[in-house]
Amino acid sequence: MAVRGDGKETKNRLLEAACQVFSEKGYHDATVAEICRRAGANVASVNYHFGDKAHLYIEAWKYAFSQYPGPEEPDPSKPPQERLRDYIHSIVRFFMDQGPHGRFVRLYLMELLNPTGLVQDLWHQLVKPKRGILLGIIRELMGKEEVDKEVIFCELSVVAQCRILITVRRWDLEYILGEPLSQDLMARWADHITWFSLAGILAVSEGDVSPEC
Amino acid sequence: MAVRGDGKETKNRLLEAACQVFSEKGYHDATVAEICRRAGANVASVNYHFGDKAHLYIEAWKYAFSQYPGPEEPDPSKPPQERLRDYIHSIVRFFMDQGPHGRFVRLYLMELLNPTGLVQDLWHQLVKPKRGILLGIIRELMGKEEVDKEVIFCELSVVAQCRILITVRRWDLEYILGEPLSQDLMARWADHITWFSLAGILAVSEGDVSPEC
Amino acid sequence: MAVRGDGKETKNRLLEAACQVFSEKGYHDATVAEICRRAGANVASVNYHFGDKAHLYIEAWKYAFSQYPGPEEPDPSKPPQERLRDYIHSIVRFFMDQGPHGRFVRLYLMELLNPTGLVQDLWHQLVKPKRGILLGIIRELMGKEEVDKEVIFCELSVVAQCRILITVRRWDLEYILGEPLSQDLMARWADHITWFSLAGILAVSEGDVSPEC
Amino acid sequence: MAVRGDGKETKNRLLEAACQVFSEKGYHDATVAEICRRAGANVASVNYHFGDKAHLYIEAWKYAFSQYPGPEEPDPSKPPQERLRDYIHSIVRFFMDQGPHGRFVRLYLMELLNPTGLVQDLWHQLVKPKRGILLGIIRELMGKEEVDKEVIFCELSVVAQCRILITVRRWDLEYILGEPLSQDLMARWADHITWFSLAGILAVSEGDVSPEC
DNA sequence: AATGAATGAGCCTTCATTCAT
DNA sequence: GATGAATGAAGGCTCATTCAT
Repeated sequence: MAVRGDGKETKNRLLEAACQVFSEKGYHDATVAEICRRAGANVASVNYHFGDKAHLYIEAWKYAFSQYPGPEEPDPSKPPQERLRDYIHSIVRFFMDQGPHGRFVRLYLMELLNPTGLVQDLWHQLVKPKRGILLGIIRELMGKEEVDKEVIFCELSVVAQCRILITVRRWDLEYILGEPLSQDLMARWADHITWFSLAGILAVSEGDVSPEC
Repeated sequence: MAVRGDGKETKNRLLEAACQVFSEKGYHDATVAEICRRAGANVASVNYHFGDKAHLYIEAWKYAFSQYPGPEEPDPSKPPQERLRDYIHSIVRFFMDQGPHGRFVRLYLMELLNPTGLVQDLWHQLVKPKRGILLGIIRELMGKEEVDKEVIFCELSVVAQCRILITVRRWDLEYILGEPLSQDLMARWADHITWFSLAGILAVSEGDVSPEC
Repeated sequence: MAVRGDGKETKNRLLEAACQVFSEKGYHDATVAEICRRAGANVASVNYHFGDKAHLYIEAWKYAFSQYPGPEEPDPSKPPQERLRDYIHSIVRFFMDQGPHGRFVRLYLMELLNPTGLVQDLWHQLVKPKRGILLGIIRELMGKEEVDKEVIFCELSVVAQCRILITVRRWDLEYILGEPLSQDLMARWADHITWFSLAGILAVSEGDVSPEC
Repeated sequence: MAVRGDGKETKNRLLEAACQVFSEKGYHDATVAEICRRAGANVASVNYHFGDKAHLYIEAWKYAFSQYPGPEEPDPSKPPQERLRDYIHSIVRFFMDQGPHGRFVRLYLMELLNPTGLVQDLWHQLVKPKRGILLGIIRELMGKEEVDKEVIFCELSVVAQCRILITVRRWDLEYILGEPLSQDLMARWADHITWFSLAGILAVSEGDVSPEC
């Protein structure tokens, strides 16, 4: 039983619980009752602190986002190849983080899978700058001044490889790979994506060469 | 009320409607009532014919699967580059198919996004043979006798690029690309993935070359 | 316990109960639970039969209205004085009817007091023709061809006297009058309103004579 | 948080806010939360200062009543016709008053429409003396020594006409009359009621004359 | 004196399921 | 073989009230 007068305590417990439950079940399947139960609070406390379920969801995002350190910017002094490598490793770690900072990641993934449209603003706040970084690296690698469709296709190819974690269930992934998802395996995977993508980007930027040749 | 045809009819109409609704809304958001309404049947008919919602879902999968022609096998006489190209185009079309055979595809996609775990068996029945095809092509391209981790990594890279359609919402995708998802755009995309991947596979198979060089 | 398979029975019981509860407590204070309890039905039955509380309310109105015989049209061959008398008696009975046909009246009164705006259409269907009758009588009494403000003021004076039943609580009314609201008392009251109003209408139609004279 | 003045202040602000909200929404639809919000006070303050919602309502009535100047007594030296006119105008103004003293009026009207039964005592305190005034005027006009049923019927006829404002929604009233409820219109209305009622009272007091003649 | 926090009872609604025909 | 009717469990939300400071 939560003791009255906790002040911010209950609100925070609700946010923590909301992150958990929303990331486990998605917005729709998550129930206010379960969140409150996990937080040791009354069902009405969600209404008191957040107004309704939707706003609790938004606040849970903000809460998780505020505590998320974010991916490190690649060092601009490095050559683009290395910056791509750093970037990919960062993303892969981003998707795999099970530690205390993974709270946000899991929410992010669930929103990706079951979009609610409630957090568009935060979403763009997060995604936009990251896009810029990757697009810059690719442009540099391709020797292009502008972002054209080829650049975007390459961006999608890179991002898609990093995001495969989402569209394959963890269990299936381990089954396919034949070993548990260790830190080391992830690092090797990130390396693979880097090499694979560098070659792909280079090939595409050289253009006009049909794959058959 | 409405005089419907013979018995089989209702059951089939329920299956058709179930495919539609489940693929549009996912298992949880789909309601038995809506399925029955679309099938022109009584709400009780689901329980009568299928026992419960879960079994209706499984039967809908089987029904859709049984009518799904499956992706065409690439012509084994072609060189692996061309077979990869055919395969990728086939997959991209697979994900975009809005035609009458798209019934199964949409169910498949929705299960991918919102896994229910109810159709694991069918899932593996479907995925395994297709995996074999792609793995074969990649092995051939890499000149490998066996399926080792490098081959699997390449498979994941290829599949991931094809599946990006799922992890990006259609609206976002059109926003990113700057044009609607036409047949032509999809074909160009498939070409891009082919070129990009061929280069990637080749680079990885040549091994030991670090990306920095 | 209501037996399953009642068919229309339950729906009718719900309508009856809804008329009762809505007329006793008004739309807002009436609860679906109580209506269902009185009807011996499950709370969900309202949703099943009517969709929601608002539609139950509307259907209850229609139900009550459909069974309401309506005030008889005054015989046009009678002189206007008699027609006014008949009309007023009819209205007073209308407001006092506690019998089986009073269902509608009570709903009507409650809507008058606590407007929900859900039954505007029915409302106008009912009120408009009745207005026409009274306005015609008054015009004839005043010897006017058109409905001008004086006619409307007289209409309001007549209607207001009939409607006093609404703005005074029954208990207060009996306290004021010093006797219970019998049929006979109501008839005497209706007679009073008739005489009072005839004189008033006549006086006003003679115009320009200030009351002081 | 907000530094408010001394203790008395909050209680008074609550009373003011309660008058507003109760008169706008009626007892049931008014919420403690809104009253407190408008008063800039905590939700708990109602229970702290008044015990519960019902007692706040009663106190709000007393508060509004205590500040209500009440309708002016008609000058006893005037003839009864003029006193009736003054009285009717006073009542009509009473019901239309939107000024600072309207606080009580609006509470009164809402209680008339949605009786809570919580303020019976105050109600009678207010109504009784006013009744005496009108009854006196009518008695004098009719030349009667006592208050008999005919006098009461006439009283009801007069009061009813004044109260029509309540039983017709403002919007409907303006629709019926064809112009907005201006001060001038109200005055003309009051004049109409006066003339209409004087004639009615006179006719009734002359008795025995059936309306047909 | 006053309040922020928390609560519990109740409301309307949804929905998969079951009953009786 | 099929269905209209009915149900119960659960969900989100509101609101007057109470607790602890």
